Amino acid sequence: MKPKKRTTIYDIAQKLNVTPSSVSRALNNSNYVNEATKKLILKTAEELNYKRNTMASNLRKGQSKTIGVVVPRINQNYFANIIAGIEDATYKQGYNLIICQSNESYEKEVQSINTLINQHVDCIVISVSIESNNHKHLQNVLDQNIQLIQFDRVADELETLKVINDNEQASFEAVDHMIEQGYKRIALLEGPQNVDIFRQRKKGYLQALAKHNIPVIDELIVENTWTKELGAKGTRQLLSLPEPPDAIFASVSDFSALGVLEVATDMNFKVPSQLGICGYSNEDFTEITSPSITTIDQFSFYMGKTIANLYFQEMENNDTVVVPKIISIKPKLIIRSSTMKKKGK
Amino acid sequence: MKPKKRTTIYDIAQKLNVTPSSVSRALNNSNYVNEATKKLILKTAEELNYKRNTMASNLRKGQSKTIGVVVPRINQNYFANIIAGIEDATYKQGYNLIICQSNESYEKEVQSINTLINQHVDCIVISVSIESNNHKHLQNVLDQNIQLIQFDRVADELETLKVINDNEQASFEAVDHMIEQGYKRIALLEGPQNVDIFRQRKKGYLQALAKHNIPVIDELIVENTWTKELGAKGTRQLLSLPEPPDAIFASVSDFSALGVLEVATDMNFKVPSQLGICGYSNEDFTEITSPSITTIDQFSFYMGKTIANLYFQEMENNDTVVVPKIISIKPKLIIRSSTMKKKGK
DNA sequence: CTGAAAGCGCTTACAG
DNA sequence: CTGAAAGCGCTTACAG
Repeated sequence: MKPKKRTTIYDIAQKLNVTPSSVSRALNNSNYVNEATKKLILKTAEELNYKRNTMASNLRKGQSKTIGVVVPRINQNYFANIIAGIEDATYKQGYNLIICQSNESYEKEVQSINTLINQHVDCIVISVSIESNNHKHLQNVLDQNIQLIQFDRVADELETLKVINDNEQASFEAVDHMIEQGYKRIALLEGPQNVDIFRQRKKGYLQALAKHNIPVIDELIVENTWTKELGAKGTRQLLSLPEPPDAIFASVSDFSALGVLEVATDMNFKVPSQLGICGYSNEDFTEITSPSITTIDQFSFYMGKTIANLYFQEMENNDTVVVPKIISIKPKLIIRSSTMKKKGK
Repeated sequence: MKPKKRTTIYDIAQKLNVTPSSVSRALNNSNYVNEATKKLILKTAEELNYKRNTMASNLRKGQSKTIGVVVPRINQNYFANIIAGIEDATYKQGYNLIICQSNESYEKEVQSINTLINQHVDCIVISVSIESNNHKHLQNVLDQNIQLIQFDRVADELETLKVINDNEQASFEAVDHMIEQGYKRIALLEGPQNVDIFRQRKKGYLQALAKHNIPVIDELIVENTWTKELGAKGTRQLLSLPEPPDAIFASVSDFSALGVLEVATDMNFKVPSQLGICGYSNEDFTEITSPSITTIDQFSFYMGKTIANLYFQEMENNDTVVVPKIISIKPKLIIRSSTMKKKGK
C-alpha cells in the first residue's frame, strides 16, 4: 500500500484561493469566517473527502481527547462492562479510548502506563493488577500532570480520584445473610491480601462473624483461590476437614464460587441444605447454575459511566468547585438459591 | 490542573549543549551518534523524566502505530476475547488499540469509523453491526488507504482482508449431529438474514436436512431470535405447535439457546430426551447449565491473534509476496448433554 | 559523528 | 472577517 497523500487544509485553501487559516476556522465552525466562504469551504472539504488529522490538531492544541484504560483482563465480564460503560459516556464527548490489559502482570502494567503517557492521553483509568505492590508508575502519571482515576482495585496511599465499591459492607451483608440463614461454620476463600479490595472483603467477613459472636477459625480461611480451579482445590481441602464448613464465602470471585459448587456436587454435599455458597461479582453464569449462586453485584457498567463522568466533572471544575475525590458505589447482595437454607431450595 | 510543561528533546539538548537532532538520534538508538554522548543523553532523559511525545513523532513519521477496532459490543464474551487476542499480539509490536463499540447501530458505526480515520490509525478491524446494510463507510476506509480487516460479520462484496469462521460447515455439522442422535423435527432459530454469517448458518442447516432427506418445514424456522428473550419467545411459539419440534438449533447465539432451555424447562419438555438444543459461540455459561448446552466454539481469542498477525504480515510483505486475503478458521462443534439423545443424559 | 533547516498538519495570537 | 507567521514536538534528508 503506497500511502496516497490525504487531503489537507492546504489543498482546500489552494483550491479556493483562501488561506489555511480560514479553512481551519471554517472547519472548526468559528464565527470569524464569512458565512458564504465557510459554506464553500465545508462543501469543498466534503468533495475532496477531507478528514481532519487529529494527531496534528491535538499536537497543536496540547491535548489528545483520549483516555487510557488499563485493566487486568479485557475479557472478563466485570472489566468488559466497565470499559463498555466508560466508552458509552466518553464517546458522546468525542473522546477515544486506548485499552491496555495488564494480564495481572506488574511489568506489563508499567509498560502500558508508559505507552499511555507517551500517547499524551488526557486521563488514565486503572484497576491495578494483583502483582502490583509498587506504585511508582502511577506516581509517574501524576508527575506528568495526567489525570489519574483508580477504580475497584486501588492503591490507597495515592491521592487520586477513585471509584470503588464498598467491599467491606457488601461482604458483611453477605456473611450476615448466611448466618441469618442458619449457617454456623462459614469458610472464607480469600484473595491476595496485598490487594486492597480483598483485605476489605475479609474485614467484612470478620465483622459479620463478630456481630454474631462466632469465633474465627483459622483453618476455615483459605488463601490463593483466585480461579475456578484454585477455588475447587481450596474447597476440596475444606470439605475434607474433620469438621467441614457448612457454608463457603468465595469472596475472591464468582469463578472461585463455581469451583466450590462443582466440588460440592462432586463430593455429594447438598447445596444449599448442607453447604451454602456465595460468590462475588454477579457474573452472568451465577444465575444459570443449579442451584443459582448468591453473589454480589457491583454495577460494573454504571461504574464505568461514573468514572467517565467523574473525569468530565473534574475537567469542567477547573479547581473552582471541590469535587469528592472518592466515589463509593454500594454493591448489592443478590440472594439466590445457593444460600437459601431456611426457605428451602 | 495546570498542565506543567513536559520535558522535550529541546530541554535535554539545551542542558547538554547539543542539538535536538542528536538527542532525537540518541533516543532512537541511531548509530549516528557518539556512543558517549548517546549514553549521556539517555541518562539525562531519564533524570529529567523525559517521555517521548508519540503524537509529534507519529505526525512527523506519517504513521500512528495504532489499530482501531469496531465491534458491536465490547462486553460480549466473543468480542471481548477477540479484542483480548488482538491486544495480546499487537502489544508486543508496540501498537496501540483504539476501541469503539457500535452497539449494533449503523449510525454509531459510521461515526466510529470516522473517528478512527481522523486518528490516522494504520489499520481498522471491524465486525459490522446488524443494522449495517450500507458499506460506504468501509469503502471510505479503503479510499483513505487504511488497511481494513473484516472479521466474523463481513461485508462480502468488499475486497478486504477477512478472518472468518466457516459458519456453514459448523452449522451443517451441528444439525447433522442432531439428526444422527435421532432428532427428526429440527427447528431453526435464525439470525437477521441481511447478515452474511446468519445466511451461512441457515445454509448449513438446510444442507444437513437435505443430506438426510428431511423436508424443510417453514413453520419450524423462526426469525428475529437474537436475544435470550427473543429466543424464549420463538421457542414458546414452536413448542405450542400442534406438532412441535423435537430439537431446536439456536443458530443465532448461545443467549438464544439459553432462552430455549428456560422455556423448555418451564413447559416441561425434557432435554435432551424430548427436545434437543444446540447454540452457537461457546459462551462460558453453556458448560454450566443443566443440562449443559451443545454449541460451537469459534476460537475467539485465537481469531483475535490471527487478525493482528495478518496485519503484520501484510505490512511486511509490501506487495512482494501474495498473502491469502481470507482466512477461514474452522469452528468446532462441542457436543454436550443437551443433544445426547442416544447416549442418554 | 554533528548541526541547521525544513516539514508533518494543524491552530491561534497578532495585525490589519 | 482575513492573512501572515509562529509553533506544537518530533524526525530526517542534507551538508559538512
